[in-house]
Amino acid sequence: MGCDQTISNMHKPITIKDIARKFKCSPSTVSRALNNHPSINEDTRRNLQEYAQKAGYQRNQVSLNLLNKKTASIGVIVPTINNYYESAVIEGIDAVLHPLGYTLNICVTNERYLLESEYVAKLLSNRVEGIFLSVSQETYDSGHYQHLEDAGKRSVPLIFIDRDYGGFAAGSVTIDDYHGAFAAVEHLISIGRRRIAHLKGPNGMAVTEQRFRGYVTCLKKYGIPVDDSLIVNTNFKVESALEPTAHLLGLTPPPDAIFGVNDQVAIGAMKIIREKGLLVPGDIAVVGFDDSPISAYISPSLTSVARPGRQIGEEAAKIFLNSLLGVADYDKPVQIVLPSQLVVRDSSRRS
Amino acid sequence: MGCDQTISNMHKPITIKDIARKFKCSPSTVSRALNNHPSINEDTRRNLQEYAQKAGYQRNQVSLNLLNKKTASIGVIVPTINNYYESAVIEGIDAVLHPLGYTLNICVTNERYLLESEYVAKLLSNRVEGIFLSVSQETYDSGHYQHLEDAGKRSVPLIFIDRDYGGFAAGSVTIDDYHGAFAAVEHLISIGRRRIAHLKGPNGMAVTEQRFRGYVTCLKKYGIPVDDSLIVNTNFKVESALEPTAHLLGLTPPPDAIFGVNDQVAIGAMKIIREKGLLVPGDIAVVGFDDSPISAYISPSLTSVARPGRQIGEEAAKIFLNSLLGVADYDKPVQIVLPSQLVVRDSSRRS
DNA sequence: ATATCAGTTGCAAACGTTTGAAATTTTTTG
DNA sequence: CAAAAAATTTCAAACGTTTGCAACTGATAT
Repeated sequence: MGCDQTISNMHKPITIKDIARKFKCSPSTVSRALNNHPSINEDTRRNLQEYAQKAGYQRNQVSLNLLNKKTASIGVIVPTINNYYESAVIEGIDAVLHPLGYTLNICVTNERYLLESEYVAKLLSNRVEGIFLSVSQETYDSGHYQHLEDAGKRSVPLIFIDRDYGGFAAGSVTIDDYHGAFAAVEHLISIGRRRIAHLKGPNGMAVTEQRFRGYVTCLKKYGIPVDDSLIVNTNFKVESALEPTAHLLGLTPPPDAIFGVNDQVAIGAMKIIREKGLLVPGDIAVVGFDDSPISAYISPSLTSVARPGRQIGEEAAKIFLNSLLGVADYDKPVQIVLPSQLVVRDSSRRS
Repeated sequence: MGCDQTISNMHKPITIKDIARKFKCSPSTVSRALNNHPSINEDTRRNLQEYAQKAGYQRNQVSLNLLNKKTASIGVIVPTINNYYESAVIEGIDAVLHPLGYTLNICVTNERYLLESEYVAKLLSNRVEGIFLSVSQETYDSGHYQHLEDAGKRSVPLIFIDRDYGGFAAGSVTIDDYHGAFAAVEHLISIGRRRIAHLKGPNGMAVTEQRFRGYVTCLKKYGIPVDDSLIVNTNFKVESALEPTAHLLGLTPPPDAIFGVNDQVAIGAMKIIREKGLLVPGDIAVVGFDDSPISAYISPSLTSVARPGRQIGEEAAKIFLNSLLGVADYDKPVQIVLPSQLVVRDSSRRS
């Protein structure tokens, strides 16, 4: 009536020792047989391999990691994965590192700083060989770097994405947010707009501030006064653009263009503009940032600044590899800045 | 002139033995001191803890994993992460398992079957305690399950997402694609459409076929003949809808509604419809699937079938936990089907 | 018969940590 | 001051695998 077996999940995985016992030989022999070591007798090897296969033996990588003091795994900490850019970065890292046998350990912080800190500790404790860190959107003050010091001490290569920080990082890869934003605003000016609003990201973040700087600098260059009432904060999410945009449209006069910190908020803005009975780009031109795939397909199609997420991942991975080879000079971390590219679409055609 | 140190990345992490040597005590003492074991002298403990902290000691989790025969990590294999639904599933899994100390090991296959197989082996070898598998879109025939057998033998709980398979899985969580599709088509019929096209997914996939079945069954129920020329394949990506949609619009008569296998293809279809000078929903109503956040913000806003990704992840995680407790009955894997929900928006308003 | 050699196999240590039991030191008690 | 009790520390084994070296076997050459 009772079951004739211990419950299924108690099955311990079969080990090399188990096999050795079965065959009355030493674990070394089994190990060598399974690894096709030349000094093992042909018959012995075949028998052992056959049995191992049949018994479902699976090498315990954990013990090997301990023995070899390396894990062939690297940590990737990102604020979110539900997002074209972030996943492109991951894809880029993987494209370079996977062929070399590395496994990615992806950690999603959902923008929470505490989790970021926790993950760094966990990854280090798990002896990853490198950490890629796309920092959370919570403000980073000096204290926030504290938890990264261990990585520094251990000399685990630490590569920043979207933020350069020389402290103890092996390097950083960012895109030229500044010039991208500048180009976006310059484009709006070139089609005759003068009252250009900005849906800014959360204050304090690197990308936010760089894009903001591009916006401000461009306005100044063309002699357009920077109007604080045209600058409002969002949190990158589409919903966060709704209220701020409504506010902007209520101004007198309203803006004739909106530059969003990313495509999401730009799309949110366009919805509000439509609902107020205004036209894009006729009444208000809109530009986003990221060039997410969807932006080419919505109506009107969205002008946006493309950032090469995949390439960023690839470059970051290369920095990691170089740092492994000792090529990196720790006094001067590698800092790569990739160009961004304005893609003009209908949302900002000259009307 | 040469550097007075070996290159930075050669710094070996400090171990408990190092500390023991330094303090002329045994490793056991250090271990217990760091773990606040009560039998350790107050002074000893403080000294050791202080030193460990200062020296940047970090417990080697790899050795612990070996010792304890458990890793507190679980594998999650998904075809893609650049996608609202998938990342919601991951979020759901994490929401349940993170508080219990589990770490997620996210593997992205980019829809390649070979990678899926490779990742399963790697995860098992790394002794994850469970595997969540959202199968790739490549067709699964019986042979394709071969690589999962090891998981079965080892009794590592294997939970399928978006596809139920009883073989050796602990369970599966899917959504009711069939009824979701049925509701979508029924809705289109209710607003007077009769010539309803379907942008189908890749043949052979579970979600594809379930939605297709809902489409066909609903048409039949209302006495509408199923017209094969109105059924075309896509690969879930927005671009893959363009040519098929153009083809549909070239038919005489063209369809008066399009049901897309997901939001991406629905959005792609809307773009082509616009470009032909036709109106949504006036000339052609459009319905998608997934209810991705963006669908509420585009113009016209997209009617879509919502599937609770986060909840799916949560349920899957619960199955895993139950299976750990031996609650699960392996003869009859848990199969959970969550309901989907039609969300009507402008793209299918009665004209 | 003995030395040499190649072909096989086994021994033991190592990776870093924890932990029950034993051993040592210190404190308390009669 | 001796004995018992308490406090503190050490020993040794364990987790699963690999690997240099030693050891054994059988065969060949001298």
